[in-house]
Amino acid sequence: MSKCEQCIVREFSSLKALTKDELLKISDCKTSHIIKKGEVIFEEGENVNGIYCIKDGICKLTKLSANGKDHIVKLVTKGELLGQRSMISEEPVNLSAVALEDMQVCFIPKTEVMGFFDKNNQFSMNVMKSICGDLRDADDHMVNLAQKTVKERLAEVLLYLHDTFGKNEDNSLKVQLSRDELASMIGTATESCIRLLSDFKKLELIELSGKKIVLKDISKLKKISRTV
Amino acid sequence: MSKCEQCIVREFSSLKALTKDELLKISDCKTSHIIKKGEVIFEEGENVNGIYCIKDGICKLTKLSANGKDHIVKLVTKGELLGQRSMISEEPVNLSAVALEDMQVCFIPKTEVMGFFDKNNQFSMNVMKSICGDLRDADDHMVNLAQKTVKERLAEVLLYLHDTFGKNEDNSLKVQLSRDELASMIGTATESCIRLLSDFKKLELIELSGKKIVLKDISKLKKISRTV
DNA sequence: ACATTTATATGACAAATATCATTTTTTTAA
DNA sequence: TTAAAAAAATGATATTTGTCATATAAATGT
Repeated sequence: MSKCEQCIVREFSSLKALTKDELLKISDCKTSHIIKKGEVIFEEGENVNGIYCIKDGICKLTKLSANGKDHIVKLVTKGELLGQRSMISEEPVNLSAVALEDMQVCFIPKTEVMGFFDKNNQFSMNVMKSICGDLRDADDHMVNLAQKTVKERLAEVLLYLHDTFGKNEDNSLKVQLSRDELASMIGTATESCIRLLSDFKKLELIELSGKKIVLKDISKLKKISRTV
Repeated sequence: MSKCEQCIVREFSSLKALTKDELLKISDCKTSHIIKKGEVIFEEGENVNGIYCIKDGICKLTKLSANGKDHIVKLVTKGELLGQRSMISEEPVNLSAVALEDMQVCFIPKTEVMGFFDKNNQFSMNVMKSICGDLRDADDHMVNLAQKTVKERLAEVLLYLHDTFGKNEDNSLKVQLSRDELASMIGTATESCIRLLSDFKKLELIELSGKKIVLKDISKLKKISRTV
């Protein structure tokens, strides 16, 4: 079992406030997991008795809507934690987590984490801040969904993927989502999403080859998204 | 200046975890304010150096969208706190707060509150839980905006207003929102909102007289909203 | 009490988006 | 490697929603 003390991604999460002693305690009780692309880490409604620390990979957090479609609420990547909200609320998780690529995650039991809350103020402050950041993002997201057109939202999501997760050597977006997944981030029908991608391609804003998407005219995309 | 110790609404917020001593300290440094209907408590982008505790009244939290329209993110009422998120994030507030009716609020400076975070674990846990609840609500809200029709969302908001804020003796909803405000909760054009209200009236699901709205057929509204 | 402003309501139409059907392309697995 | 399945793409069309114009009702200030 690998040592948390030597784990680099820890530095990017709330866990960075933990002392060496605390990290050793985690090392002892954590469990490491390999999650294959498409596999579920946890499902909406489940009781997850702890948090997951993402060592590598990206996953989507989805929520089932009344019409049976999944909506992607958020993408989470290495260095971030999963399940903090439901642990604190003492509720089942309200979102499902599904791997978008092969992942390495570590599970830390609730009992351990809750102990740190009491003893390590910096740690609980970090967790609070990260949840507060999520809340701000959620507010922004809400207003976008309420007020922007599908086209604007598609442009915005493409830019978000570009800025947050970067691109491969061939300039294509690193995170590869299916059209269906893209649509469910934007909150639209798959066909509408595909159509708009085709439009963007015709306007030479993007390039499409298979699942790969290359952003060709970022400033025009920004204009369309009204993100500036 | 009134004593926090004797204030009843405190019992409904995270502040209920505070000790008598802590409450006395707050009584000394807090400032009480009367806010008239329509007045602004704080505005998006402002630095609010503390939190507001709502003693009486209701306000809306709004966010300006890219097209210049306000979107109502949340309604907040007596017993609840305002400004916790931005205080913890150490950021300007991301939402504006505007009174929907005459309000009484108390302002507690940041320095004071932050002190409690360190010393009173139950208090910080309460704040965390309340923010976590907001985050869960925001997720739900997002998925609704993304996947439900305007009609469904209108029905849902009417039921929400009914269930959360209750009704007057004449059965009309206690919170009176303008059509414009209703539309900006739902995320639609004012005209669309008005039209759908007229439809609901024709279907005898609601009754309209001026700004007053009476829910006549709650179970049908529930079916429409797909809330069940 | 009346004029003026503001909010609500409705019609006509345009634009955006969803749905269903079908074809083409890509992926998967035997 | 090829057949079957899944995903992507596109057309045709229906539905939803927004916009603009205008009318009516309600609220406000003088």
